[in-house]
Amino acid sequence: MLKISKKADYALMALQHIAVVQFGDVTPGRVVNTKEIAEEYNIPLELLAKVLQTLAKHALIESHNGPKGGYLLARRAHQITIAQILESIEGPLGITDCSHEKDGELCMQRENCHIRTPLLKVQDSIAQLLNNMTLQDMMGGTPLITIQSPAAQGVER
Amino acid sequence: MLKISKKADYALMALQHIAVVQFGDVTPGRVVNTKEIAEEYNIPLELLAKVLQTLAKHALIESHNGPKGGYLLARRAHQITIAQILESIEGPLGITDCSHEKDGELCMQRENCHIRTPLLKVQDSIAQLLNNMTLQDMMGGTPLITIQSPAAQGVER
DNA sequence: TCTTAGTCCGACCTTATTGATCGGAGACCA
DNA sequence: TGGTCTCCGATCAATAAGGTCGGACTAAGA
Repeated sequence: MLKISKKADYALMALQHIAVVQFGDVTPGRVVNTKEIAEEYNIPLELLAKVLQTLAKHALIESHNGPKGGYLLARRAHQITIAQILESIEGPLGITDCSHEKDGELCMQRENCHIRTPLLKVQDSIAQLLNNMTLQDMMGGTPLITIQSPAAQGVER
Repeated sequence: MLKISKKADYALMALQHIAVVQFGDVTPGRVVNTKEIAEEYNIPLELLAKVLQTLAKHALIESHNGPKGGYLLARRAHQITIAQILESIEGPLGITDCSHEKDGELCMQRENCHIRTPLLKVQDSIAQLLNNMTLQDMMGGTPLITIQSPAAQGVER
């Protein structure tokens, strides 16, 4: 349960790779193309292309066309959160269907639903978790963060 | 992203309802059947039946057949965690495909994968979150728990 | 004891989401 | 200016979720 899609998985791998290449010590500033990543991690080329294209559209990376082209991180690694990456690929975080319900479309269960509030607390905790973790952390950074469990914030009676 | 299935949603509603009926002040000990829950929360009857049946198989509730039959919580509310409920319906918690990989079947990306370890830390945090929250909390309990962010535990370099 | 109504149980079908693929448009370098 | 390399958008197949149907069991009531 709560599994993230393969596309999101690929996105994380790709960004981690780009970050290391671009900000690492070996070849700083180098542009990296789709093919290189696909071969390195055994990812279907065309699918990865689509993932990177989505990330570019969400302004997490910059695309450079033509020969010697490829992708570059749009920001520094510590400014890109895991939450941003996942949301680019899979849409906004939502444990339940009614997480971002507009005023018009409310679910049939809403009226008597007693689990919405506690679940939203859980969701907030996970969001906090993903927002406090960045690409930098995946490169070896060691930030120190502490978050609160939703139960500690008080649950609706 | 990270959305739980509707079946899992229904399971939470149903168990919350059963818990309130069974351990509440109004009709303590009463058996509750599928139809009652389905009507109360506008859930498709047959689908809910299947969900309850799964929960019974995992020994979270007891089924009583025949007229005046229905379901009863197998344990007290504070002994049933949200994690147990979700796992009964959706299978074990796993952010990625390689979360519970057997020794035989490892993914193609495993060799060069640098995101597995950090992701497993995130997964552990979520697991901790869900394991520390019980049905009791959904009835109005207010336990105080604190958990640690995965980043704080140190991420692989 | 037999009947009958109410309940749970298991297999099946339909729909939606994800995973993967193909051909085309644009940009850079020689 | 031609050719090649790259990104881009639309399309198709596989998988899982959502929902439905009829059968088996139990226990109360005559």
